[in-house]
Amino acid sequence: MQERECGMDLTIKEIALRAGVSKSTVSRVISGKGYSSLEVRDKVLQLIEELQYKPNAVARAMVSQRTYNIGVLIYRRHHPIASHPFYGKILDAILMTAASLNYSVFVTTDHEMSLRSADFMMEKRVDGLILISRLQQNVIDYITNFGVPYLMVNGSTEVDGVIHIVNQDEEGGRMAAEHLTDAGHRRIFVIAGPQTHRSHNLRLKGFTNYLAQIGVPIPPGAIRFASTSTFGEGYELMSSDWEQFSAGGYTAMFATNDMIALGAMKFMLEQSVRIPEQIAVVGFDDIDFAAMFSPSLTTIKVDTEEMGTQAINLLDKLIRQEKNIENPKQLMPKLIVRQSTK
Amino acid sequence: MQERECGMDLTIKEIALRAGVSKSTVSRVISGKGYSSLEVRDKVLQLIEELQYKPNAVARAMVSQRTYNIGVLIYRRHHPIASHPFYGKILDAILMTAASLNYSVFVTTDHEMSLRSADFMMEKRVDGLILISRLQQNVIDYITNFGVPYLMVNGSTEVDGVIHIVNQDEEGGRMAAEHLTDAGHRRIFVIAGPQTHRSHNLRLKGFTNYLAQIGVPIPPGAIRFASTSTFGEGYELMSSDWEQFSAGGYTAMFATNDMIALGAMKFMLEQSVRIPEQIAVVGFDDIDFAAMFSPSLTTIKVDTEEMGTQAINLLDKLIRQEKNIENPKQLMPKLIVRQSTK
DNA sequence: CTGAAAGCGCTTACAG
DNA sequence: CTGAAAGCGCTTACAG
Repeated sequence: MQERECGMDLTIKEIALRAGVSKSTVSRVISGKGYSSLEVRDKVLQLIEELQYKPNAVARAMVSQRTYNIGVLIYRRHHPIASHPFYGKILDAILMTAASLNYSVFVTTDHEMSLRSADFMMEKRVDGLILISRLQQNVIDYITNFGVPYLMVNGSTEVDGVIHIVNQDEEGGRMAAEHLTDAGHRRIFVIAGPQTHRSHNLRLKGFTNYLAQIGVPIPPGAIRFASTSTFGEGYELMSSDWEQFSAGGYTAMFATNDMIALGAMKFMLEQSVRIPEQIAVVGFDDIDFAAMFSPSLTTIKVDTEEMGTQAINLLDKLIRQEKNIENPKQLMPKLIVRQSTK
Repeated sequence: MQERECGMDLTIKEIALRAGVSKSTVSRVISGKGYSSLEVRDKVLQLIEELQYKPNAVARAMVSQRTYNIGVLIYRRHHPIASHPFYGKILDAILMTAASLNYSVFVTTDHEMSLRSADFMMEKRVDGLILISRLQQNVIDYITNFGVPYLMVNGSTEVDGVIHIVNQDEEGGRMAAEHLTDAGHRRIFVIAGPQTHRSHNLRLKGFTNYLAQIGVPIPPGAIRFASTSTFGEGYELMSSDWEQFSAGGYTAMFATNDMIALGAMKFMLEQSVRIPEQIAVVGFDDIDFAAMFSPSLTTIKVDTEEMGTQAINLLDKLIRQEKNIENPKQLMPKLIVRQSTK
């Protein structure tokens, strides 16, 4: 003997019964499609409000073949991670924009090779997918095979015919080089993140190309490669290279992301190096931490918010099968000068 | 004239047709419930593999009245945020554990008062909900009203009868006080985050209680209250209080979270204060940034991973309506000694 | 061990 | 403007 059904168990049928109309009519009132008399509409709407009826999106999805759910896959090499200082920001923007377009979003993190998360999303029949960071070709192929709309954000490689939202990393690398050389630096140490990742590769390229262009030589041993793009790696690398670095006569350093830069800085500070007086430092990304560090880090800001926003807006167009979707313009980075270079 | 249907359009009906059996049989093979001859099973399984059939979770959810989806609502006062250094970690753990139990998770961020995200989750018929951080009573009431299982993680207030996963914040405050006083500090400056939030309130309480207990007086003006728990707030507060602080003869400082501590530290470092030599600092949370800062920050570590793991495991029990679910034990924090106090 | 039938809660033509 | 009917892709008793 139920007193009264609660919102979630209530169906359109019950509303129809109470309103004295058919299910079809209730459905029409809710969707706003098709006509209905004012009288009926008011009655139905009032009942819905009163009983706290919540339409069952699962049932709706089944018939409309549209879930209004999208999946975000964040692939990281080592630890699956949503709280990442860079990717987390993109995720935030995605979440906000998705909500404004009435999409709900499944967030999944996964190791590089696994297809499990992608599989889950397929079974859940997401309307579309956003792939972030490292991507394996097999994951791309797999998803493509199912015909679900998707796009990539800051992926590790370009894939033909796939919409890819990225920063103008080469230009950013150039900006960093310009900033340091304009300040008079001629001997610059560089720590470059994994060159298998598009962004680290292009950032380094833009940086070295500019130096070459203005005729600043790069001393042998001035470029060091990090195998991961982490704080710990930056710290370790600077530590193990310390003797060589000290003897190199460097006056500045550039790292292809903030985390590496910060790690290296921490080691230098522990060796009582004064930053920027003795060594000026420039990073890349502009994670929150860059502004908080002491000294704060000069960096090349990537517009992560715009990345996330564009990702959702474009995915929505793909889902709605809009014609003439143009490839997004690469985002323009921005130099942010802070204490580490002034 | 379709060449061949792709995985997502394929239905159980098509598989049944090709295998020469009924839909029921295919369903049974997939679910593993009910008997089926080896012969039939092999044939069906092979077809599924070959055609890359993916069961439609939407249809399954409709009949089983179970979506295997859960929702995570992260409420923040100012900016909705998934990438938060503390809450993001909890989210990561939730994502990992959820995957291991075959749940997919909707992540939503929302402003404090809005019910919109909760509404969405209701319509999507999530099996359960996890509420993180600030919570308004009206949101709790609203969700309770719908009878969906839910629990809270590090909520701003206790709510009767609601499972709440929290840290032993009072004990953590005590640990911080003990650590500082054991090192001989007697004049300690304190910046306390919003006292409307349970954790900041208890951390302060544990801290001051310990001082009182061992007979260390708290000078007037030694406790300052921050209106938000951010880096910027810590920095600003220290800045505006600088004169008073400098004249106070303090040798140490405690903040009720790392962000505030770090902000205050940055200002002090800019004033050439040597940490820890002149001022020792202790924070709370152990966000990643605490270990990276220079000097690294001594803090009271909250086991965010365990929080996320417990949250999912408990929610799963609630969903499965297990009997005798016991309230989780409050998590024990841990003192992490770093450069800022040694 | 297997199949036919009903039903999950909606939407969408199609009549009226 | 409104209702009856079919159907979305599954699962679950119920017969056989």
